[in-house]
Amino acid sequence: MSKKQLIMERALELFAKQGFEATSVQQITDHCGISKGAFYLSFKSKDELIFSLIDYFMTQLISDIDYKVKNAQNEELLFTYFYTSFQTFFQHSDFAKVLMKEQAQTLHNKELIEKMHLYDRLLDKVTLSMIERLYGEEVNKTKYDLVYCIKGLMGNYSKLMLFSNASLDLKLLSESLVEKTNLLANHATIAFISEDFIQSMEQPALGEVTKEQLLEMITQKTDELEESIEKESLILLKQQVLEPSLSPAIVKGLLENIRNHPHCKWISYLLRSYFNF
Amino acid sequence: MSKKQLIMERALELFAKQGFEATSVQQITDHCGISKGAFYLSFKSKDELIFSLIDYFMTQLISDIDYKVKNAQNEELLFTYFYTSFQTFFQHSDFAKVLMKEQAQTLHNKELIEKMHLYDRLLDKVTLSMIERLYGEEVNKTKYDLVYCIKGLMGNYSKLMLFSNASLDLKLLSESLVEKTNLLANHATIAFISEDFIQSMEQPALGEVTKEQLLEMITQKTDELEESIEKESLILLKQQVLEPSLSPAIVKGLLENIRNHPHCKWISYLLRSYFNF
DNA sequence: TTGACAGTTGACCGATTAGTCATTATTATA
DNA sequence: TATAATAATGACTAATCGGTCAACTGTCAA
Repeated sequence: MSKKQLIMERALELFAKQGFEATSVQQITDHCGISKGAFYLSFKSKDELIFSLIDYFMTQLISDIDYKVKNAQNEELLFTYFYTSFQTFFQHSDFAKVLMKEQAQTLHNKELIEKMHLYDRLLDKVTLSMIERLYGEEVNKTKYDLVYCIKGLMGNYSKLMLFSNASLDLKLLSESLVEKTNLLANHATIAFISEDFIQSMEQPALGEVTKEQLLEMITQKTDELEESIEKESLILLKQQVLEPSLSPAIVKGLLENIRNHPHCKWISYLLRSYFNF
Repeated sequence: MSKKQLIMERALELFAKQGFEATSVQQITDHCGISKGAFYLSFKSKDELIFSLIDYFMTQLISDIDYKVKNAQNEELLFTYFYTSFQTFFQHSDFAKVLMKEQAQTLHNKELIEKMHLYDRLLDKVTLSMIERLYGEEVNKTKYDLVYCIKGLMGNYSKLMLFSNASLDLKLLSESLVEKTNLLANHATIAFISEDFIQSMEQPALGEVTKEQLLEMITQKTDELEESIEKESLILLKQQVLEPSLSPAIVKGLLENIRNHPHCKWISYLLRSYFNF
């Protein structure tokens, strides 16, 4: 394990307990068994550490949920959405706790708050596309409102379960939320959040990347990886972005190859969007 | 305005913008136009200030909602609940922002976290009693779950509106939530939160006070008040607690007298519970 | 005019923080 | 083994924090 990963893992444990601001670099290095100077060899500041943590987990979270949602049958779609979300959340419960604690306006780095908002909106986008697919035109007037209801319900249940040490039946919780979502989608008529409301809030462009940024990211990740199937797949995918020559089946297979590598989830997500899978 | 009130008002503005931990005493005193020493003449620590703020606003918030809910007709009950909650919330939006930011585990004072939990549970209690009154035995299995759904929905909409500067139609929002609550109450069958779950979480006693504590609080408040109808009412109510002699109508009238005084809302709430109004 | 007094001030204190860098330890190379 | 290159250390700095207290100000009765 690289020193960077060690620091990230151990720091996350402290952040989950005490919060980001309340945890000093000294505490982190003590908890890692390294010196303070060594910390600054891996991260150029404490802020860069929390940046890395949020990027690392949020990209995994979003791409995981997006993949599961895109590849689920309609009958199991809602359940899959909730179950995957909660599962991923509790799999990385330390990170989830940090996210809850520092949610919205506790952190004072402007850039970081913007990043969080961006990820937040990306998650909304996944939820919205699921709703549109499930209920179609019928919920055109209420779908944005529905997204916020789902978010509110999930957030509250997550908070409850993360900070109480109760044993958790994720299956029951997911089933319960499936029922509620169906009720609200099929019978609610009064929407508070409209499309106008959404548009009046978001000015900056959504998390889209240009072809050039995508290529650059692939190059960077390729350099980081050891020789492996994942690395070879990435190289082939890069060529495919530069000049398409492979069949869709091959491209899909290559994407599948890198999907479960923790460091490739985000690129996998971006490439799936790029190739329309 | 007393110096204490000045500090509380001005500090709240800063806390809403920056959060409690991120605001220094120096900033507060600068913003008040007083010296650092003067701050410590009114509050013996920075913690005591946030304590006072939370007590001052939470007691008002809870007693307001409780009163409105207890005195509303069944047909308008849900709407009144939501509308009053949101109205009170946005009337004191600076405090609401502080509450959102520091919710749960950001603050590091153990006593303060306990206090917040207590107020949280008191609000749950108000919500639960409303649900029981509205839907009766029919929701016995799902009522605790319903409380958490309502809380999640309200919390999410509140967050959205407090931190976006959008114009707000509280009537529409309340109507929308009335519809949703009715849908969930009348048709949801799968409850995730059960009575057992609740009981397994709360060990300490709920915010009940003994007769002695109640009398002491009344005495203290009486001393603080100027000569007024409110003060006279309080004195009479104290006697009524010591040895009941007045008719229910008179007691209710006396309670009404003090209900809207900012410093008496909490005592009014406690007395209403004590006298079963 | 004096002196007692309540109210107010801001320089100061000890503790803690993120971040630096000269020094030392370890490893790789020749 | 000797030398160069790299990795790791922890004492140090400058800044900020909550909280204290000797000194100062203005008021009013004597």
